[in-house]
Amino acid sequence: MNADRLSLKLQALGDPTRRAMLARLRQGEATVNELAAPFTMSLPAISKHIKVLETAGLITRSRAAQQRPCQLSPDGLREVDDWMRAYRDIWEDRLNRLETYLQTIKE
Amino acid sequence: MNADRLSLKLQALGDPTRRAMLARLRQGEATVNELAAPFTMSLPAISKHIKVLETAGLITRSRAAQQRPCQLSPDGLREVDDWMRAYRDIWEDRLNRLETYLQTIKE
DNA sequence: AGGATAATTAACTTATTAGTTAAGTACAAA
DNA sequence: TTTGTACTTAACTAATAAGTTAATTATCCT
Repeated sequence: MNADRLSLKLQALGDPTRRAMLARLRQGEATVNELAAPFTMSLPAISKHIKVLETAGLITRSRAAQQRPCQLSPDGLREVDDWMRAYRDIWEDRLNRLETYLQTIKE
Repeated sequence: MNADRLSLKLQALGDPTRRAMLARLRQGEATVNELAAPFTMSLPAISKHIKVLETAGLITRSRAAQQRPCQLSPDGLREVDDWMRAYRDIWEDRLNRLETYLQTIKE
């Protein structure tokens, strides 16, 4: 509904097919057919997933003859990572507190 | 569809209302009414959002009188963070390569 | 016991998402 | 210029998600 950029990204990442595509792209750029290969679903379905990733800014596309190769957007996950930072700090804080506590009862 | 745990988490995080709830919980536990306060939507809608967060393992709940306070699940985002690590490495690799390149042309 | 407060469940509506097949576009190659 | 390859768009269906109001459950307080 409120399609802010961060929500778009997280929603895009919430689908295992799309995450598998990103994983494939970690090894380098790939055409639509290459991305489609591991899946049983139709090519239009693949095409839509790719569009979701592109709209979310997670991948970019180029053009080579009749192919439309996809590549990871280098800073595509940066926004997600930034958002997570605050929570990562919390885990670390809790871990630190736990360590301190364990140290205390040990003494 | 394939509701694996990581997808559940990312889908849950893809909603700004739910992220706002998590942000509130960073300041400490909160009751349903407290979580609902900033929003105009109905309490049942809030209740559903909370259930999504709970099912995803992002929050836990306790019981205090007739309240059902929510708290952040300490390692709730750990799985997401682990998933992101591989991609974070890619950014860093690219940044490193860029730095190396800049260094090269500078010399 | 009876009423107030906190929250959930039920039943429903509407919008969005994920998939399908069939048709269309863009380019390459013969 | 026709044929094939690579993909996208259109039109549709079915499932899921996000919200609503009304009813229900659980606990506290008098």
